[in-house]
Amino acid sequence: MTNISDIAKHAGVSVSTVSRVLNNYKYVASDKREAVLRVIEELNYTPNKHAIDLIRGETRNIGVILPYNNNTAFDQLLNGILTKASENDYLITVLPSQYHKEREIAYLQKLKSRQFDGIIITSRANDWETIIPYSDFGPIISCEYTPHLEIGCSYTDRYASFVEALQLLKSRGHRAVAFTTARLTSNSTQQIILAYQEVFGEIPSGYHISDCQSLEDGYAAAKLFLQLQERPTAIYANGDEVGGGIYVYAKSQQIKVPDDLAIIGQENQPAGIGLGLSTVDHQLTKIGEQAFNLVIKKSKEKVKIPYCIVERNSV
Amino acid sequence: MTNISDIAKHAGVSVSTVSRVLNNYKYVASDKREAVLRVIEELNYTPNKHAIDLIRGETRNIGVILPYNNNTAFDQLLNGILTKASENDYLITVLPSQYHKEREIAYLQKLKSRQFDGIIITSRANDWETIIPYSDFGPIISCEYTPHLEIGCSYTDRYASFVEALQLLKSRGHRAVAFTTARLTSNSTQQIILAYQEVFGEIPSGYHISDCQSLEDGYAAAKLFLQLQERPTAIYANGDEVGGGIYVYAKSQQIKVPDDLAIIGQENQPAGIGLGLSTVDHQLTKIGEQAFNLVIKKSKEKVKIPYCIVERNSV
DNA sequence: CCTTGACTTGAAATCCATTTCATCCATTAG
DNA sequence: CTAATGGATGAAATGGATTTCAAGTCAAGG
Repeated sequence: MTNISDIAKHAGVSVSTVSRVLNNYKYVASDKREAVLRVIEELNYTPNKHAIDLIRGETRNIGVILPYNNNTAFDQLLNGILTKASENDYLITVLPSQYHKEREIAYLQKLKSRQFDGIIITSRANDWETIIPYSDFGPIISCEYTPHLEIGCSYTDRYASFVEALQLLKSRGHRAVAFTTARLTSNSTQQIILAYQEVFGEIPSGYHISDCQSLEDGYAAAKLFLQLQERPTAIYANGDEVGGGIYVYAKSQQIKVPDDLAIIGQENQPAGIGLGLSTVDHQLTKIGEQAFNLVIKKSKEKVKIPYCIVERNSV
Repeated sequence: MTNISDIAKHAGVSVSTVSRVLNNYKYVASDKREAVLRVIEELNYTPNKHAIDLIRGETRNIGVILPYNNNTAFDQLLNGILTKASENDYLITVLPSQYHKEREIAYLQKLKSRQFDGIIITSRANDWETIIPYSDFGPIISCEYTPHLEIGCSYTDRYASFVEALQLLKSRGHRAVAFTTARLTSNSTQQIILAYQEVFGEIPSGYHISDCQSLEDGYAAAKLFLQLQERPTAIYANGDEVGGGIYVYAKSQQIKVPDDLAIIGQENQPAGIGLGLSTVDHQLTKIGEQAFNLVIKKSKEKVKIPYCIVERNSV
């Protein structure tokens, strides 16, 4: 590969001058500038990014840790991040963790090795205590609320959204409300459990099914819910694909939505739109956009994004 | 930041020895190895990735050019790529182009600047003649068939799939078949036009609507199709979200699917599953996986992935 | 005519790790 | 006892840029 000193030789100048041309310095005689430009053209030269990164100590590349690469909710976050990254001339590297602690750490290590200028954590397996030390090596931004932590975040008030959605169901007369969640240990799951207890008191046995992600999971969950002695009259799903699965199962059993069964989904995803599923939109795209803004500002701010409830025909 | 020579000094050895320890060379006295390891631990040292990349000339990072970062089809491709990348200890950087020619070129330029070890093009705006010269600087793999080109690809036979799907509609008695596509200039659009002509002859005016991506686009397209004098009895949609939109519009007009209107979608996406939409699955995930395999093999092979038609209740 | 400041330019230091080469020591085989 | 071999180690070159520093030219101002 041709490098900067090849250019210098061919153009009859020093590497410093070539570098000046490359970086648009003023104070380069125009004849030399043109000579350099001509040689660059002739030899089809492009500066080596590694060398530049090494000396500059930055990459304009942000890593995004996300548990699954085929989950609509995380795609929404990612989309927001990508949009802002494009606007700001940054690149985004996706770091799928599958919630493996070691993998997550391996990715954070890459911040330390200067491979990324910053990292956005959309969801995590490790404790914050484990993660925080890595923020010495670059900004780490969370998409989950991080009170009392030296970590910036872009989040929505899930607890409040859950309370509001559950209140909505309650106000429509529902007393037997079941719900699905993703991982038991996730922040979001913790929040909805608290919100549920706040609104309806104890969770009846069988009214909470965790580890739901796909339409199929929703279908299976609905089957279980509707076999219960005390059949729920409403279900809060942790995503519109899961909600869609519940909807499809209900239809297959001639159960009328919303009359016999109300369903409310989450995140306003394509899978729900066609079905007319009501949904709690946590504005994941906006959360992603803000997360990106924070990471390049190396900010430790905590930015709250408003959620909104989209009513369609399933409640 | 502490670097390799700091480690060397503190451990009382040369940088070569530290490097040997770092890279697990044999032939390092065990006392020195331990001393080095101890100092690394103490000073919390991590090698600088830029320096390593510079000297090694590779990054284990693959760039993936995709037009939209919020399009389910491209997400499916990306998922396949990410899965294989994780398995092989590679990182994936997503490069959204919005089909801007200059952006696409800017990304290819990054291959030349050694920022990526290879690039996967899921879809493109530029001509191949413009793209091919960049393959001098690293492997470029296409997710579209590239006959006669020095570019490896992982693809499915879209022409055949379109013919088969249209034949299926024909065999069910449909003679008035409309269809939606994405960009007019895309390879896929070219193929379906040819396939349509093969199966049904000339395309009746108004029977082809392009630039469809979302459920909303499908909804709007359906409205137009169903206002035509010669109303189509079947619609082939270029994706299940578009198909879902068509479905929803049909329902809203009390048009029965599939009796009054058959709908067939594409790519077997979540949006279609709940609706029971029949679909042509081009196995985008598998195409992505193969594309990754090819890129790290620096292969120019052309790998064909079989498609399959998934019949549900909309045809 | 001298000083000052605006331009121009190149040598060399710097960023940080890998790798080649040369050297040295200690065995072991012949 | 010598030659060959296997281990162990460091100096220096290498990868490819940026940037500081010093020095030189030239024209304008006093």
